[in-house]
Amino acid sequence: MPSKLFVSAQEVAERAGVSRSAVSRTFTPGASVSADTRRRVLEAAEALGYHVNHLARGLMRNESGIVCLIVSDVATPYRSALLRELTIQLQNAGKVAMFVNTDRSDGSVDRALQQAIRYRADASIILSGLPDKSITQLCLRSGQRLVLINRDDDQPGPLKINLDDYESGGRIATAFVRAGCKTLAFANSEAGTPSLMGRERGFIAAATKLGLEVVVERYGSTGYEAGRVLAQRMLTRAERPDGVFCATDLLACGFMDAARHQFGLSIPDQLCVAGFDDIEQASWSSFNLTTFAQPVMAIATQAVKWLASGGHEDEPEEAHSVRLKAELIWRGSIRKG
Amino acid sequence: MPSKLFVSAQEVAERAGVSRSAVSRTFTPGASVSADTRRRVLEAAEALGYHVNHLARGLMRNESGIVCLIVSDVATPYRSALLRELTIQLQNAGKVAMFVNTDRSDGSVDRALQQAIRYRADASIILSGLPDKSITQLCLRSGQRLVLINRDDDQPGPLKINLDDYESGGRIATAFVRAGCKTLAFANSEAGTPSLMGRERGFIAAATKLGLEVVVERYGSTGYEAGRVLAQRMLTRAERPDGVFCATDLLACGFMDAARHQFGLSIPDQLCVAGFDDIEQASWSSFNLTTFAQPVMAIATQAVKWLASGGHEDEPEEAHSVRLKAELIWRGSIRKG
DNA sequence: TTATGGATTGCACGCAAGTGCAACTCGATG
DNA sequence: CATCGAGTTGCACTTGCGTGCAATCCATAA
Repeated sequence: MPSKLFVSAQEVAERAGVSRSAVSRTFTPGASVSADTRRRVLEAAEALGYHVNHLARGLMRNESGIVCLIVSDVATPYRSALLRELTIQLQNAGKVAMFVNTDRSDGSVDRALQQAIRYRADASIILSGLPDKSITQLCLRSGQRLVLINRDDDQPGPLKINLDDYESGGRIATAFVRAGCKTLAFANSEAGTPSLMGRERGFIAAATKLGLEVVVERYGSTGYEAGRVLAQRMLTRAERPDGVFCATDLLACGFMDAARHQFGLSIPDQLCVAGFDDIEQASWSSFNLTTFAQPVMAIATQAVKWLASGGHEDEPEEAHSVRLKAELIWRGSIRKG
Repeated sequence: MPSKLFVSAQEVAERAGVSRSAVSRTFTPGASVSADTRRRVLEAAEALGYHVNHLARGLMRNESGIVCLIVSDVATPYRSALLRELTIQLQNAGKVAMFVNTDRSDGSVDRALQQAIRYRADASIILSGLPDKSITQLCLRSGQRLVLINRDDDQPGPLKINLDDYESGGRIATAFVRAGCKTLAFANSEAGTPSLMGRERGFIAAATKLGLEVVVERYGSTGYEAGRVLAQRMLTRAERPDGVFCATDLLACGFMDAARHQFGLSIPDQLCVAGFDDIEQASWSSFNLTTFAQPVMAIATQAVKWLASGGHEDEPEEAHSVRLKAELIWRGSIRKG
């Protein structure tokens, strides 16, 4: 029970000695108001601390200005960097970001989308998990736009933004071979998302073509600890790998730390490592990791541009899929060939 | 121009053969509806994909369920960890998080709060910057609750959550002395926020009491790069410090990397280092940093508890200030005394 | 059979905004 | 002076929902 309530347009109208319509028009760009009325309304609004109620405005216009971000693992460097860029660009586009954390059990993506519907979000951007097809349909039917980032789904309707994971895997294989690596390995998590698997398949395919086999090991999440475990498993093998592509930078950091501090290996002399994401820590001199940069800014730009343009449903389905290139950031964890 | 609109209660009512009131009551806990009516409404709602419009509900109830999070530097480990915990706990409390990024120019905190007012947020949680007193007043007058985290402001009204920064500084000074350090230093950023300055003052005061002087250097932001620069400045001094307290973990990481890789120093043998925040990287074996843990969970719990309880204005002002303890996490960057 | 009471239901109004339409003002023109 | 037209203004209705009030229903008691 708040002691006082928000200031309404009615109160402003009374203070300014005009009708409520005049207040509404003053805050509606393009509406017809005389300069004098406008000034008096603005004065009164300023004095009372009036701010248009976007809940009510959204009700009328059937457009809330809210964009829902559906995310898990927010505390992860890559995720938080993407989040940062998305929120900034959304704000610049005049939208507001609603945040739904899906760190809990599965199916929570569906519950997140229900939240988005309840608050009549103009759009939802999904960074984690995959919604059930029925919910996706409901969103689209309701006129809510959908963006899937690195989700690689085949449902028609949502905008899908993906990277060239497969090709990236290939480029790193080449780099390892140039560096003179003899035994390649791919360190992956058990998550099995399309992005991770794409890197794995591309790496294996290219290595095979170059005449090398690849040891693949999958364990746990995509974090630092999993990287350590993977290092322990891989570096105790009879035939120790000397070129390891880690599916994410966090895995790579864990892998490198274990390789150095537990196995006493020197990087890149005895072991070449590459990662993916280009998180901030990859550039730290303790890691100096050669990796692929997620085009975070481009991803956000594409998503927001599409939302702002109100991308129509009558576009061809091809227009609903964007493929961006991950730039190879060359640092010191791979020997120069 | 969406092709179709969201389903309204009216449509559900028609399909279920009842009045719109019945639909409304079905979704209002505690309202009077017969089991039969309820069932028919729920069936119709399910079939049509109906979800209560929270914008309209918020309009009626004068309680939107929205909590606005005002943040900068989201991509930073500590910030994103706090954010993660806040969103999870807010969701558990039935609230929705609105996200405003203030990475831009100053004064944007004020603009962020205006957003919060426009969307009639029930509360705002401020993690960065300080709002102007006039806006704070407007929020409170409007019945919006305010939480300041590590902001240390003296305005009455908002809930203020802070740590024992000063005492922590003191504890680390003692640890350095026990480790046999002779020349102490404090590596700070130029940000000059109360938290950072509190750690600095506490450290200096305790060291002085123990008979040691402290070299203080301030530079740049609270990030990794600033830590490197600070190391360069401090470690080239005639009297090289052998015990350095860094105001944040990121500073410490940069400091350690420069100390090892540029100056060839061994930690903790030749140099003891401590940080603050206990970011994930502090536990990585490359750093193994002794540091203070931000009680992220406790902070979020306090904030959400206060919001959920609807903390009344007639509470004594003391109840508006919470002081939490930062736990010392002992790792390997300080010699055992 | 009628009265009583509790549970259920619908009507109508209100929340805070946007907007079509008609009425109004005012200056310029005929 | 009457007419025209452009520019303002206010009325009234709309959005989707919650809720007080009065009417209704039905089962039980008198």
